[in-house]
Amino acid sequence: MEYPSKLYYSISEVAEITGVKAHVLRYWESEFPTLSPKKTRAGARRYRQKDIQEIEAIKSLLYNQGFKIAGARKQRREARKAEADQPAPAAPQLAMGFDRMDNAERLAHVRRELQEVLGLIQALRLAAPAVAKPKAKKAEG
Amino acid sequence: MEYPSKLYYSISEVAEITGVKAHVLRYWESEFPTLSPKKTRAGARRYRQKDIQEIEAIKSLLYNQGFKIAGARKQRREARKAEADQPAPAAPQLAMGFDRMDNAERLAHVRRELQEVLGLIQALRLAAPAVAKPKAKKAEG
DNA sequence: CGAGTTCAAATCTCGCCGTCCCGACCATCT
DNA sequence: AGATGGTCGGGACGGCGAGATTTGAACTCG
Repeated sequence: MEYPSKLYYSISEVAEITGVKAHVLRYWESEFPTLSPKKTRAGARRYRQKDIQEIEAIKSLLYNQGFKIAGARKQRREARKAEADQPAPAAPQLAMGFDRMDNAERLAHVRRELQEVLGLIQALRLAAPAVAKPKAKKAEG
Repeated sequence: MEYPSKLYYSISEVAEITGVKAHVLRYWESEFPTLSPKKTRAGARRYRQKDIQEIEAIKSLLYNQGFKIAGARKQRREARKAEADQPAPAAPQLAMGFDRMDNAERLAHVRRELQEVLGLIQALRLAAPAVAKPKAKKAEG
């Protein structure tokens, strides 16, 4: 999903971007405490990218994974809590300082990370199987 | 949940044990391929403990976790498949032949794949965040 | 045989999840 | 100022998914 990058989006822009109709967005807002965009003084919603991600997450729970609203709400609540405990993992660390290592070290490093990542994927796939599979390109050259 | 241990249970016994009404059990049977008790020659259902566990699982998905039937069905299907593939995949492939590589090209290749994989995880986490995280074992060597 | 259990299938109910419609408010353009 | 167009909240409405009930026949067991 690609969309223009800016600070705030109106409800109709978000509807366009996410494919969720505006009135449904308002409805979800009444059902999901995790979705609460800022509002202008006049009351108009101002969505940020964070909110759009939240919407995508909810959408997936409801339409891909087949949760009812109550179940999806619970999932999101817990996901938020988990996020709070454990801030963004792995990715930033990954690049850091990489080109300063010597080759053997790099290899070992990458390898460890890859193992870890595979474990993560395992867990995710078990828990959330309804996902488009990436083509496994064989690195068997 | 405690109940008398025997080989077969009638539908009304199972209804009693699980707290799910008989007609609902029949209904679920029509919705969940993973639930299919044997039948007598006369057509009466004979449930085994395995079936009772399946029912409890479905019940939890529907009533505790808040799945819709379609979602719960998917979960069960996946759970069954996962059960079948006990032997952990992926990791073995990863190790295979890896220690024979040594050139920078390989390294770069792996690294690119890893990046890609991390993107995948990002996407997965957004879509399906309610997941028990694997303990990030910091292999700090 | 008669009481109880089970069956499949049809029909009914109810609540979830939106959907539609409304008058009002606000910002921008002419 | 008036017109246009997006947005607001709220209430009435509706489809359908998930079960509940009913019907009537077949089977089981004493």
